[in-house]
Amino acid sequence: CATPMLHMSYHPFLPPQPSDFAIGAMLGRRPPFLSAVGCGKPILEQLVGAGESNIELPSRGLDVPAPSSHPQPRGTAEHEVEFEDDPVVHLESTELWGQFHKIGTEMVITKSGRRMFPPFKVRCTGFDKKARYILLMDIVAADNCRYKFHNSRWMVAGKSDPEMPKRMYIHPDSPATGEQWMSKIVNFHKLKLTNNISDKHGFTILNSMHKYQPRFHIVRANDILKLPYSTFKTYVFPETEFIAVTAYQNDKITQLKIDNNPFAKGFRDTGNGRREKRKPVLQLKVKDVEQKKDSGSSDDSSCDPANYFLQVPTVATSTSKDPCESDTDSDGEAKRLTHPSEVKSREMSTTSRQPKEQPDETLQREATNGTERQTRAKAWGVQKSLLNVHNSVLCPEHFKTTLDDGGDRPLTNTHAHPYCLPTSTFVGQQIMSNIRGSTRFMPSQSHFNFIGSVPFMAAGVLSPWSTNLPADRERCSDSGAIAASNQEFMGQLEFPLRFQQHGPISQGLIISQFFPYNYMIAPTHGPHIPAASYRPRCRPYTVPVGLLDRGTARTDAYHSKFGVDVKGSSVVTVPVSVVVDSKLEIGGGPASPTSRPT
DNA sequence: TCTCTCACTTC
DNA sequence: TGAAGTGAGAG
Repeated sequence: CATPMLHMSYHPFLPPQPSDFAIGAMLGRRPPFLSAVGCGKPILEQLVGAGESNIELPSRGLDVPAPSSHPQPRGTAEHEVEFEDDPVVHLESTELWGQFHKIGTEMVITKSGRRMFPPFKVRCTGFDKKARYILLMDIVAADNCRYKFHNSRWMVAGKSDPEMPKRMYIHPDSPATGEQWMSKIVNFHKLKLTNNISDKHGFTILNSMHKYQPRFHIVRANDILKLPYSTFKTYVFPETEFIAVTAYQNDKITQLKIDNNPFAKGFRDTGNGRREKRKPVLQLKVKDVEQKKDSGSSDDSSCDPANYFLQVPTVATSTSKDPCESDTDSDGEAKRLTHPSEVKSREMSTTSRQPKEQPDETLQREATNGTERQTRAKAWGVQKSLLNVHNSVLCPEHFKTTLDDGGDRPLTNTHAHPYCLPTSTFVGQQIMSNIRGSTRFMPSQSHFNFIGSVPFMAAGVLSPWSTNLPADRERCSDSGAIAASNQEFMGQLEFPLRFQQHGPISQGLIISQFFPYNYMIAPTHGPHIPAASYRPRCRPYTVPVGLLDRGTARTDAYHSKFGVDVKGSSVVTVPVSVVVDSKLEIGGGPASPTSRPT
């Protein structure tokens, strides 16, 4: 495997430290695109600082050290859980990813959610066989630009729109032992992308015409509740970068998808030239569509965008069989995509397709153009600038990548780094002292049999950040509507959690106000699923900035290093959520396809 | 640029 | 059999 990767290790609560970063790559030939992206050297230079680390910085385009020689992170905080192993991650379907990356990968985002293609799949080695791990994936903005496809190439079209809520997808088999993870290909094909800011399914929300970078995280933990204080190891594969679109812009990408995605087989060449044009579709009248909308349930929320953070993503409690139930590579689709021979055998045929002619537009666009964007801007309002501060803390690095589209105007790509709330060690320890007093998260159950949001720490009792704990607690406990299953769950946790019945369905499980993610439970296929969803009334992720100022030395040092000044701001809001997919076993082994209820 | 339905596909 | 995943094409 010749997959390059940027490998980072850090604590989710603390800014990354020089010792947290290592760069590695699999042995073997370096794909051409690696040279183009520069192996992340600028990242290291900026994060580590020239001459401030013993980490050897690879030169641009040079082979990076083999996994066996990865500089290992040194623990700098006593509470950190250090890896005793040396996980190595291989990206699967690298050839396919490479083909897409050369052209400039586009991922369609829809209101109802679309899967990624190629699917993000990795193979892990180097785990401690007995230890348990949680594997996660998220997608972060690659830079702060908005793009447009102009003259058959992607060009910067202005500043990025307000950032969407960050959500992290937990692999549904998590937690599982190292042995189990290493025995299979870890497939994230069930992760869905959407542009619906009100999405309740837990899909990853992205901005159209923005560039994104998927990331893979390994956490050595036997309980998802331990995520907040666990060390993350993050792997970035630059070739998986893509631009989110609502409709394909580059016909080459369209064709590549048609040629490789089994679900798009119907659009493939029949053999005698291109597939015949479809008969025109009879569109429903607008009136009919509207009537349909009114009668059925909508994914849209009636929530005021300004209260966006109050929303808990939900998910349909569909008990239908998911053809892609297994997130391992056991399904046919994944197998096909895994075989390089088949991928190789498919030639991209683009000769019959001409690039769309794009109307000439001004390069720069206001970020607030259009109703939707205005709404988003409004929704994020105050948070925007603070988020930018946050991102600048975490993403000070820039390195350029050029999409080989023949263009003379390369894209500028900023690879985002993990969002790490600049919080103190104290927070994590307080969290844990409470969690440790609890019983198992979900004992003796192969699936979550509760669906709801858990305002983990939202009551504020654990929070050194919150200055209005009684008020927060009150807000979180005034619903009075607590499902029996959730009561049971709370009892097991012995944790100050409060639930509020919310709607018909839910996937939502908000965990932390301070840990920068929501946890969301995907639909379970097992029995005993309460047809209700819950959401906290607490406003998650609100962190008084004053606390940043009294953060740890690490935080201060980090701010100092990159010249980030968060003083003067009142609140830092970091909306991130985690999707826990179905058939998740907490405290048990990974759910296997055969073990799921039928 | 986005949303919707359609025909076609996989499983 | 039918749910769910595809891009096309119209609006």
